[in-house]
Amino acid sequence: LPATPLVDKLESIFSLTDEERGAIHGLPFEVREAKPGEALFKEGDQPSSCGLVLHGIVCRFKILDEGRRQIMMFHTRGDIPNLESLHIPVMDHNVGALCPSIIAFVPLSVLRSLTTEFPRIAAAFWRDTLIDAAVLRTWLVNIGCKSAYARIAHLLCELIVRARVVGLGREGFDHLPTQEEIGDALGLSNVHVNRTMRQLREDGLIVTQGPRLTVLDWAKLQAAGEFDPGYLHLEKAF
Amino acid sequence: LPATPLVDKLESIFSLTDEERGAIHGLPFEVREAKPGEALFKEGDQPSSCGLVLHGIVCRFKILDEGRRQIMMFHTRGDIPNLESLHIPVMDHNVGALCPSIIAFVPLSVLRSLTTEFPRIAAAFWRDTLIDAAVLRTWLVNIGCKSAYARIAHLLCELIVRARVVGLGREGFDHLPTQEEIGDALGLSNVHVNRTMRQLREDGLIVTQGPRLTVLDWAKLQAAGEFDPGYLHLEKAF
DNA sequence: CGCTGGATTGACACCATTCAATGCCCGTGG
DNA sequence: CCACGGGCATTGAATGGTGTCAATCCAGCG
Repeated sequence: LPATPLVDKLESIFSLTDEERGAIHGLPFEVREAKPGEALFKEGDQPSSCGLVLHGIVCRFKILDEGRRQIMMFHTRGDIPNLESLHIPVMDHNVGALCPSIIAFVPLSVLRSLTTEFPRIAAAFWRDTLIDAAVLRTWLVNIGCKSAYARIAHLLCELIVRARVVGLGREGFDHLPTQEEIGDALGLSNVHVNRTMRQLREDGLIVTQGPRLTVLDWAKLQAAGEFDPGYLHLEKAF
Repeated sequence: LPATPLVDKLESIFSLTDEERGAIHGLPFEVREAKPGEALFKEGDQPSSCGLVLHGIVCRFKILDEGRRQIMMFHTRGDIPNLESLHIPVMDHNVGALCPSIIAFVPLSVLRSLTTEFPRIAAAFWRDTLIDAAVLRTWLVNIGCKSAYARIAHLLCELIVRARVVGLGREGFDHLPTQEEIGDALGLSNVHVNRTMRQLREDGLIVTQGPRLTVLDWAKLQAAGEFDPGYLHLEKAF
């Protein structure tokens, strides 16, 4: 069933009643595949649906006049990148796939009736957007105050913890964004990302093999990034 | 009545019914004055109330190990900085006053019943937190991709537009944060903020007299900061 | 009147960017 | 099967935007 990742995510916060679970599984999904680089929503769009990520990696980003790109968040299985469209009609940024991904689209109207009929689901959605904001604040601290070394370490920590939460690997990550994408997320040049990741490898914190990342020393990586998972507001420890 | 700024803010989005307006004005506020630098909520706190800014300027920030501070948002009249506490029990950042400010505190429990009883108010609150997130994304772009000159121009534009919205001045701003605070918000040193603001003055974009800011050339300032007010999702143009 | 916090300015160091070239892996087509 | 091409990773050298340190200035205020 397409809605399973969403149900899993909600169940990680509170137990759904049979009625709630049934309502979610009954949502009319239109499942689509997205190619790398493909845009799901563009700045200025007035979406008529929300996209639920079933597989792959999707990100939100803006493009500036001079062509510079800022990635503002990565989304994986179970996330609804444009959930905000429920209350904000026009997109102020872009949403795109980074690798081949599968997305399930649900009409806004249907999602709206779901939230009015099931207040606990509405609350969970609201909470989810609040956690997105908490992540944004943390990214702001990351970019605003930390060295390249710490920024990258922090991002890697976040990616790994969030992958753990949805059950994709424990001490690693299989879909590491490219170094250029990491740079665009952290306000660094791809060149400097490369140099700094080499440093992380030489220091024995991580190993990389293409898009596969393995953490060798979690404690050191966490310390290097001043990573405290509190901002993710997880129910269980990961 | 203490709730007036909140009612004004909501009325700028949609028309309140008499019942809704009455319910808001009937909220049990505890009004308190906050001195500059005073903390309203601290990281790790589990607030039992939300703070509504009646007067002054309040900001959210985090402090890193090495003592560096990142300011993540400025709040003025009508804002509820920790509205997220409705659904996220523990604070992941600090909230503090920058200048002498007046805050009205409302118990979380009361605010929760207000939202369950009046779904349109709940929706407006949710929407408000979503706009906060949009502002955060814009700050991320600002810090991640732009020069010091553009960053400062952008921040000044935002401060002025938001001041206009709540009816505090049109082409200026009376409570400009200190250069150190601006630096902490933009990921710049106070020294460099100073140099860059001098440049803005020499270019004829702004004038400053202490905490008073006057814009001389709005078009140029907006262009310099690549400022597009769309992300504020205002109902009317400002 | 001296104190204090903020604004201002100069000199110097450095982290990160830019530009450019090279290497590597892999899918595609001849 | 091999040659080619494209995307990504890697590396070097030179430039420059910002940070750091430190001194000075200024206005408000007790």
